[in-house]
Amino acid sequence: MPSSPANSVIVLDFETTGLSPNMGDRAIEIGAVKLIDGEVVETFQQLMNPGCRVSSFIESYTGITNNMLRTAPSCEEVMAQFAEFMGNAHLVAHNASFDKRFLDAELERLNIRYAGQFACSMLIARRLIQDAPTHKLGDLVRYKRIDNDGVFHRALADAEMTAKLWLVMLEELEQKGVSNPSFGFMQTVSKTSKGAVGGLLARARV
DNA sequence: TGCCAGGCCCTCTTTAGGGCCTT
Repeated sequence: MPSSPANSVIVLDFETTGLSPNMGDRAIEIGAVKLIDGEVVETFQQLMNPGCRVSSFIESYTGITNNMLRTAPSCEEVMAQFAEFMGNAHLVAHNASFDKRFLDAELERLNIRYAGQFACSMLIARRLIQDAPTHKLGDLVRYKRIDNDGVFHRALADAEMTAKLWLVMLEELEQKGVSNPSFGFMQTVSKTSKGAVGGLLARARV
């Protein structure tokens, strides 16, 4: 797996057949944007065939139909391509624990490991944007008046909105005096993230 | 048969419970 520059961040989003890979759910689409120094330099989007039919709820929720997936490449093929795209960059997602579970599950099938750390835009937003009505991605985008094309629940569109939200929050933190916040947020999504993020925001005096 | 996730975080907490957020 290729290495990535230290200032490289990949914001990603999965559409899936359900909520839990442990319950047999699979990814059906991945979208990602690569940020270098806060600029989008590359994007990745691909439908993938999970090898099973998706429910009518998922078809309605995402707009991704069984017919669309019928001719899509397999999850294994797409995830191998994405691993090359991802390299060892740090990763960001909205409610990252969800996307990390699917990323880990799909890469494990390929015996691929990655070295980047995972950060969660939702956890940061809950602390930094406390007056937002909710911390759903769409609501935060509207609340912060971030440009969007009105497409939700598709992987690349959601990844692009998450990236914009991420940059807005970094800018707010810089204005609050955090000298180099982008890598301060690169904490893994794990039981240790509570203290790490809390400590960062304590320094940011939010 | 019926049900099915998991982690964070707040509070009426910590020997727990429930809302939020993701698909």
